[in-house]
Amino acid sequence: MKFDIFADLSWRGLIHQSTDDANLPTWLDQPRTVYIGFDPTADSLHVGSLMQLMLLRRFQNAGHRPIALVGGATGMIGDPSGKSAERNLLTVDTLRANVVGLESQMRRFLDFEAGENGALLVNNFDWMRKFSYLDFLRDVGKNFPVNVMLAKDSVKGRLERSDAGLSYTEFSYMLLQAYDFAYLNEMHGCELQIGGSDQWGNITAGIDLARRMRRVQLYGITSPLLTDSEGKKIGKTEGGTKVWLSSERTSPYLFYQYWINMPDDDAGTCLRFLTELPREEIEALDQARRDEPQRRESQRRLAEEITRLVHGTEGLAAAQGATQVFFGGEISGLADHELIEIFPDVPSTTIPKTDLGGEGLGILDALASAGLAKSKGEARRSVQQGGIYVNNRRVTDPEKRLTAADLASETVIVLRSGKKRYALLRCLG
RNA sequence: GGGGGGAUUCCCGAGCGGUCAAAGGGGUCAGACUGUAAAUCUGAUGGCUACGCCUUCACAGGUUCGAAUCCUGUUCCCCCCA
Repeated sequence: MKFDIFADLSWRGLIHQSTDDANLPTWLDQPRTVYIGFDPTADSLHVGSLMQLMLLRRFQNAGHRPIALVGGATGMIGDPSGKSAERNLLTVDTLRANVVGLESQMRRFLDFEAGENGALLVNNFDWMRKFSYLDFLRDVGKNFPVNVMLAKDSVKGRLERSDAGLSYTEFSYMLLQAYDFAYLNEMHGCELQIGGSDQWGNITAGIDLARRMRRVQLYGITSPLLTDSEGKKIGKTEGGTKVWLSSERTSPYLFYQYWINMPDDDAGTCLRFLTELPREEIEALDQARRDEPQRRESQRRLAEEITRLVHGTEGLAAAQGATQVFFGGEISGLADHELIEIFPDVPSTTIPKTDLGGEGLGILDALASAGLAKSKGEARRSVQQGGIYVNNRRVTDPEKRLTAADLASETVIVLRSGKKRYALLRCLG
């Protein structure tokens, strides 16, 4: 195989630890089968999973066969790694629905039809459900020395805390994940498991188990956690809401904006971890970021690459189109459908058309009913402080009344509070 | 079981009979600056039919012209002793 994936991952900084630094590069000269597990805690993946998805994609592009494992069974238990407290268990129905949601998103990243190295999607519920408790204890549990289990960071950390316990259920989690690896090795010849750095214990548990059960040598690689320059996990907006991959939960526009707003210090890491741009280009961007940070070339490329991958060319185009309007000048002379396409995730409120007749609708009432202000008092303050815009034109008079003259299109008035918060007012009837 | 302390507006935390919609900080929102950044600075931050009115200081009563502040009971929290 011509492409040295190990070297590529190394310079990108994607390798935190591996079970065999010396031999893995040559071992990967042959096509291998590699797996990463995903937790079905929601019906969509979020930005936090991007790095893992990209890792699988990178391996596939390098000629290896990726397996995405959805943890329908393990999700029922809950991984204690990195969790400070016992997890709430998800119901079977929720899990099933979540698994379906994740599958469709995986297809954006992996090619399932590629023949030899076509991606595989598996759900560990399919094989775990058949196990009886006794069988599991005899076949799998027997291979786990408790003293080794106790030494794992995930377990040790929890036992040392006086305020959070660890149930037998969660304690058993690593057996399940370990068995997954052994099972995938048996059924699909999978030999390499990748995970975040917090997965090291679970991965090595799988390697040990496979050695005992099947006398084979498997490998593991962990990636660093994707954190920002302050050490917080990447994937949440300033407001603390997660950035999801599904357009229902996070619109392409907001998704695109999330990357556009990435701080300089984190842009380089994200480019390396989350895009497939070649080394020369990323290094050129590093340089550009130092020389002309105000151009934000890195953020633009980052947003472009990731948005295109997650939402497709159309999604990217929509996001960029919306960006132009959002950060452009006055809004007028547009058609209804254009506005509504541009502002897909902007909340819209419908008011009767008659409100605009006569004296018109008070701006304060409009803001409050559109949800841009919690109360009319708050709306008044915003106006007085110069933070309110109608069709992107500042309004300073709290007594202003909206009339038909303020329509940006046939039926829509665009309200804005501050720099970025928009709301549409649709006047129908 | 005995003793003590506490519950204040989004959060922390002052206030201990009127001058209290309640200090200060955090957060949040807005403005300026800027790179749709960071930092910084400024203003705002219970509601309303808005120079006035209404509802807030755990809950329910009471004392008083007047209570977040005093009294009684209830609930919850914390600490100390057993």
